[in-house]
Amino acid sequence: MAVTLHDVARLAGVSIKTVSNVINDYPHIRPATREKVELAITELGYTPNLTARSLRSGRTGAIALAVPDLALAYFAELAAAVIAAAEASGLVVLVEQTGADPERERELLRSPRLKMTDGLIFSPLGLGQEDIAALEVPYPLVLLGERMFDGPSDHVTMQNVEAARAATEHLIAAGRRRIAVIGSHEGEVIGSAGLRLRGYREALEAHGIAYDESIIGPSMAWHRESGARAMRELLARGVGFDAVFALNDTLALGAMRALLEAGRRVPDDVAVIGFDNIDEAQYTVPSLSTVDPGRAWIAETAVATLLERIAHPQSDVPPRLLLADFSVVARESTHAA
Amino acid sequence: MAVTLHDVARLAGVSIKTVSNVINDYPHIRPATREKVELAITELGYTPNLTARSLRSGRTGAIALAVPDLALAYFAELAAAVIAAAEASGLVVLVEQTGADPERERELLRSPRLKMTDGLIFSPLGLGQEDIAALEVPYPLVLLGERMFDGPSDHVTMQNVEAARAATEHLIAAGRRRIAVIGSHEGEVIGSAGLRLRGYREALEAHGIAYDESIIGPSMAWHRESGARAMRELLARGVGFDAVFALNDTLALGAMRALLEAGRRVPDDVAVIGFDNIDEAQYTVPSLSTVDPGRAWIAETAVATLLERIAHPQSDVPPRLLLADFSVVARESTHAA
DNA sequence: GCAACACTGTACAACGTTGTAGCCCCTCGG
DNA sequence: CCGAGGGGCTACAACGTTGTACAGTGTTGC
Repeated sequence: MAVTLHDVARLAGVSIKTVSNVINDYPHIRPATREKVELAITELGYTPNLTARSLRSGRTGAIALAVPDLALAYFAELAAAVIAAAEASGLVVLVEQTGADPERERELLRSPRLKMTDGLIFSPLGLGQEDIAALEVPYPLVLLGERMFDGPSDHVTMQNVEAARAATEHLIAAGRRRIAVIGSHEGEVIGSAGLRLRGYREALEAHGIAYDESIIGPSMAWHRESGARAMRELLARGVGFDAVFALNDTLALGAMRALLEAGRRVPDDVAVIGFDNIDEAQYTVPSLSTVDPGRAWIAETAVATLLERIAHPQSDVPPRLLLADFSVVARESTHAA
Repeated sequence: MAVTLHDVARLAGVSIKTVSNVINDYPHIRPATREKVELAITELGYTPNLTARSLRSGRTGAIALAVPDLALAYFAELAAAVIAAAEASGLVVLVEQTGADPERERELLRSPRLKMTDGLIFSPLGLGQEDIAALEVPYPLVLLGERMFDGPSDHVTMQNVEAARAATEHLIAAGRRRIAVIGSHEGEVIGSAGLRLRGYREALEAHGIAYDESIIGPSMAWHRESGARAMRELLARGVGFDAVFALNDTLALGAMRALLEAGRRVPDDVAVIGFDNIDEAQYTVPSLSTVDPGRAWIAETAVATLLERIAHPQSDVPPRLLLADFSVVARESTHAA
């Protein structure tokens, strides 16, 4: 079963190094020899043992991708894009789920399981500024999705503040003034929730609209279900609002559902905008306005950046912050009434 | 940077094998020695090189999962479940996307990249009965999601025919007689589309309803977009129908969208049922009736079965067919008018 | 007091591959 | 005719780990 270079070499009547050379396209081999070897390879059905090759070369040809949960549409689509980009570079991707648990995220960074990969693309949810030390890891690391300052690693991220501000301004431009928020994390500053809320507040401020805590709907989880729940709580408070900025699309879909159940029309009574531009946002009824944070670009850039760090491990290029372009995608859920 | 057993052994003043023994919990080590070694390990920050361990032991601790596309909700949720199940067994998962391209699926099976894993969980879309020979691979393989007969590998699958039949009967029980189909693959017999269509026809037959090709809407792709397109085509034909069986949930969501655009009410004018029970089915408006094919059980069983084959490679247990229980999930989209 | 036996540790080989050094032979310039 | 140079190939070591064989040291049983 396990056909090795030795077997091929014996059959072809050459040394194993010659077989290795044929496989690796070493130029100085006589055509006759090459043919002999290739014949033996196909006859035995030899395929190289990648584990041995990795041990010898120090490279595995695999990268790890750690996301909170693949069942979340945003991360599923991100993972799909990363895997596709990696495959284009001849890499395979090992996917880990952290469940957005800070403890598991820290553990992951130290995990020896990463020894099987050449580097890590990591989309943390629970880590904060205080975990920067944990990011000092002895392998190439590219962070996604949250902005951390002065971290030791490259960072490919969306412009959370600016994009959230643009989303909010899109609602303001549509004539809305009482803009509720769904999905805030109280006290958070540098996470996606904190940054997007900041963009929201900047937009309000720029247009002279007072920030009103009573229409901020907190929700730690960013599931459809929690979006619906947060919206029901908001409705139960009896406070008025004519628009909703959901901090991601999934929350927005849940919130829309709760609004419709409560008899509020979207967008007539309440305009809704999300964040992420996941595929399904364009197929809901009404279709969901959102911000496209540049996911495809993020995936490609993350893989390219990681590859560069893998290729030049000792390079003293300082950590880079790479920002994706974003765009507001206007759909039915924010159409003028 | 690269701390090895040698470094630890030198610092602790023992042989490398002793260090190895400490790490692998070999029982006969004096407490004093163990302590010395553990001290050296933490001082140097040693972590084992999994590549070397794999080469030596022949086991990698990784499995591969191949799905058509992670951006498809069903496969994202399946992958999430497989990764979680694998993690519970101490395995990591390498995810590949085949794009449902038969050529790439065949290629994947022969790919040396799988040499980095102990086995493969494979959810093929494009492969047919004629590809059975390609499934004779020299590593443990568990197939998901399609029923193939007399294949050489274990197969964990949903009861496509029976579940589709139950879905159709659910519509019939709600008083519907003109039941359209969205997502058929013409001429297909053993793929998910073919099997589900067969279940549909069996249900019709059992209730004395004639099969009418004019309300069968083909669609190779199973995206929301293609579901909407197929539904629009069906509507354009001008044929009457009072229900739709979409061959998966994503198609159903797209079809619902197209129905609503066309002014047909769901479920009043047209009842809709899907297949898969993806998370979002319960959050759409109206919420989508569907069939839960037992995804969680499939993921756990696939991992457990693969692990068993990995543990006993030469076992002559014949290929097994493991069938998940299914259930019809009745929601608003099929409520009695 | 001596064999038998567990306990504790070591040395060496091996997993399958690739890098390095070097050998042989041929060609070519001088 | 000889040395230099390079094409074509081989032998060997090494990547970091674990299995096997074995060598000491006590300890036990008789």
